[in-house]
Amino acid sequence: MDIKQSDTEIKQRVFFALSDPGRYKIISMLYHVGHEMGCNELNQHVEIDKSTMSYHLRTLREIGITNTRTQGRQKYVSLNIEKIERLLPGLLRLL
Amino acid sequence: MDIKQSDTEIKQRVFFALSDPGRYKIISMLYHVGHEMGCNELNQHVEIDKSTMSYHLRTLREIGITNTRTQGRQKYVSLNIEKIERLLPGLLRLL
DNA sequence: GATACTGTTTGACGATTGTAAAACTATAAA
DNA sequence: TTTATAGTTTTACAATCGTCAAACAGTATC
Repeated sequence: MDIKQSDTEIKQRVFFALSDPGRYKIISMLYHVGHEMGCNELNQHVEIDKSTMSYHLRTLREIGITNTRTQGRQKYVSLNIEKIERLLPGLLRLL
Repeated sequence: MDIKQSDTEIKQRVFFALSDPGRYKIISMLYHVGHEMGCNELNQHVEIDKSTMSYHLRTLREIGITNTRTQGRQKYVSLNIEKIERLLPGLLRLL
């Protein structure tokens, strides 16, 4: 039940993701460490409330620029670098 | 009476500018035509209400990524490409 | 002068946003 | 089973956002 999205629409959503300080930090952090991070590990670096963090991570997931892996009661988030690079090559280097 | 802004803050504002369909079109249009455009000329390509257009152009001006020149009763808008390129090199090519 | 044109500002409106407390789900440990 | 931990969802709230009609300001033309 997905509504088809043009590349431009997705680009705009990526820019939207990067327009909030919290999300910018999350994305930047994930990119620069270069591997997945646990949510609490993220929380140590990006100090926002855990429910706010969850809210932002859901936004990023819905845009489709993060992947989530569950192991036990921990969740690990990583950037979908391929997708971002395909859509906006070179963008991540600018953060 | 300006509050000092970090590069990161300005980047986030540029991304915010690009997150709205109308502003995205304005910026993209200005970049691709490669020269300044009159507001009504812009309006022909980006069909939004004139007051909405004015609202968006003010936003872009406040972020500092456009220049405005007045001649008679016409206003001409152009992209501050140097500033954008200095802050986010290569971004404009991606639009 | 009056009129037409270009763009801004104001005001109102519904919609969306980011935040955080609280309740909740699911898993792990005791 | 009970307790602790990790993260989500719900709910509520203030703040901001994008839109448009209306009134406005400045300039050009008649």
